Amino acid sequence: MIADVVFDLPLHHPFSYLVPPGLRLSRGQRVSAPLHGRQRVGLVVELRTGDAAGLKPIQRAVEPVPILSAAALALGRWAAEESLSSLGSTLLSLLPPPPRAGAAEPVAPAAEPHHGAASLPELWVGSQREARLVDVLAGSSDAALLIVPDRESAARWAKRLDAARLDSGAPDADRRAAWFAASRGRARVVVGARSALLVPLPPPATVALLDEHDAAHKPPGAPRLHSRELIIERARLEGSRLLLLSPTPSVESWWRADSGRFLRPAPEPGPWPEILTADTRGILRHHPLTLPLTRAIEEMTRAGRRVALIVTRGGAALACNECGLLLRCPECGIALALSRDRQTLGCRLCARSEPVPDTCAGCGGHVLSPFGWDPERVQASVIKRFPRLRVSRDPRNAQVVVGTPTLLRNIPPGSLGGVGFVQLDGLLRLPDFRAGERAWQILWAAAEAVGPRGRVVVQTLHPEHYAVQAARAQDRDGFYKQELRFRAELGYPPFRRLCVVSVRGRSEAGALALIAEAHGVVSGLSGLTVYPAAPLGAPGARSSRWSFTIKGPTELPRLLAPALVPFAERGRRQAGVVEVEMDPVS
DNA sequence: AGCACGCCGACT
DNA sequence: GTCGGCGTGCTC
Repeated sequence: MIADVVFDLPLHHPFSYLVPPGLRLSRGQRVSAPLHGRQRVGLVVELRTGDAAGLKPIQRAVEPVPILSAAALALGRWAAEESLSSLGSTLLSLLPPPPRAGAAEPVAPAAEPHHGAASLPELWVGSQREARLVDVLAGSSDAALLIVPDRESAARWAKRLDAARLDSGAPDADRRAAWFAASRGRARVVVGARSALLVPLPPPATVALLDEHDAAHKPPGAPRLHSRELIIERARLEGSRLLLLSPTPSVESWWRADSGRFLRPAPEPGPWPEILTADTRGILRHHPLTLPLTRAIEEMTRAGRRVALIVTRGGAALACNECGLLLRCPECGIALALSRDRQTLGCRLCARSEPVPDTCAGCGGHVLSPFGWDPERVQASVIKRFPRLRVSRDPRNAQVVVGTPTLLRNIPPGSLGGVGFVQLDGLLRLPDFRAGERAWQILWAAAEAVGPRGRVVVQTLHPEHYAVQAARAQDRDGFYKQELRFRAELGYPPFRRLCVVSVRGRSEAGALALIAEAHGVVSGLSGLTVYPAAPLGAPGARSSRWSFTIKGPTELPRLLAPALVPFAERGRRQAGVVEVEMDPVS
């Protein structure tokens, strides 16, 4: 008997081994086998008969039973193809860590799902979404899996649901125990981050994704796929009920609901806080607080409530300080990024580059600046203005807390009296087609964090921006309608898909040659838009990192794979490393 | 002669 | 990704 085994390698083919007599193996089982002179852990993806001459034997099974079901293997294969990644690196990043050699543990075989009746995924956006999730899971005897974006959420939700944890924040032995307990139906509800997405569950199962819109569901590295996409495919294949939770869904998910592929129960509009805008034109250069924000701090702290000041670094893009006009790429619609040497403006998508203009094309103003505040400067200014308040960057024990948008993550609703955005334009100026979506999500998170009795103050040059207007009016439909129109006009997701090919070279010349070769490999394919390559980081400064973007239809990975996968696999000589990122989030 | 380094293929 | 083979060229 021959076993085909995949390893955590950037190689798209399995390795064949002799199954020694007496060792009983199944597909989906982890094994230790010799590779490159040492024993490494891999996963059996195929068992077959044939001529085993010359093959090395598998050393041992890591567990006595498969860790993945046949359905989970198929799902992993889909995920690898969808992300243009190797099956091995995808599957092995979706498993709990192996036990120490010799450690005997009671384990049960992976549950094999029946193909149930497919029901549509449900997108839950209302303010009671999390309470309802708790009710649904508590009121059912079915197995359930909750995927959360980070370890902190995993800890909180494991407690709230009295569930076992599969994420890397739990001790290895506990993770493993939870995995096999879930597989045999002993742990009914399990919580984890993305590494839990393949855990086999006895049918019928309910699967849920918390904070569906969160970019933390697609961090760098394997599996190079958003947890949302993987869990949607999982639910479809096994016929599980799928709940996607977010107050501000991704534009992709909203679009799927619009087109009837998701159910989206209409939320009842509830009480909503006051969202004020304060025009910062010419005001913010020396002091970070406008009058409305100063008042909010005074009133809220007097009432014993905390205020958060959200600061985003100015950084990348230029806008006119007089009229607020943002310099955008005329083709791509995203903010042009200021180069490190401040001489040129460049588009991160199409690589267009142009000199920094002297005057504003809108009003003729002469001050075009990226100006922004950092948390340290804001903190110092606020302390000066309010010497008797406790102003800190640490949320514990502060009356005024200064921080970045992450401050609004994982914060209980209504726990703040006020949120002030020192300069929302920092978010709107991100050189990314998702800038508007990010601003929208953060504004909404601020409104939920202050609750109906709180106040949000938005300092901006763009009070008319549709993300601001829609957040103020609690108008989800309004925001997504505008955003989808923009995405459709300029050809962004969900209407087109993007792929970024990047190169890390050892030398400048090597990187340049490699990116040119990669560009040539995909330029011949029809139906795609292949943008020119551009250096990453400071131009001229011995760039050894280059990248280019490809835009294409839904089947983009399948179009790219035949040419790009063999190239990326072999195109990693001394010249450098080729990376392919489908559906980049930033 | 002996060894350090780096290129490059191979890993079953 | 990681390892080792082997060629080149340098040093003790």
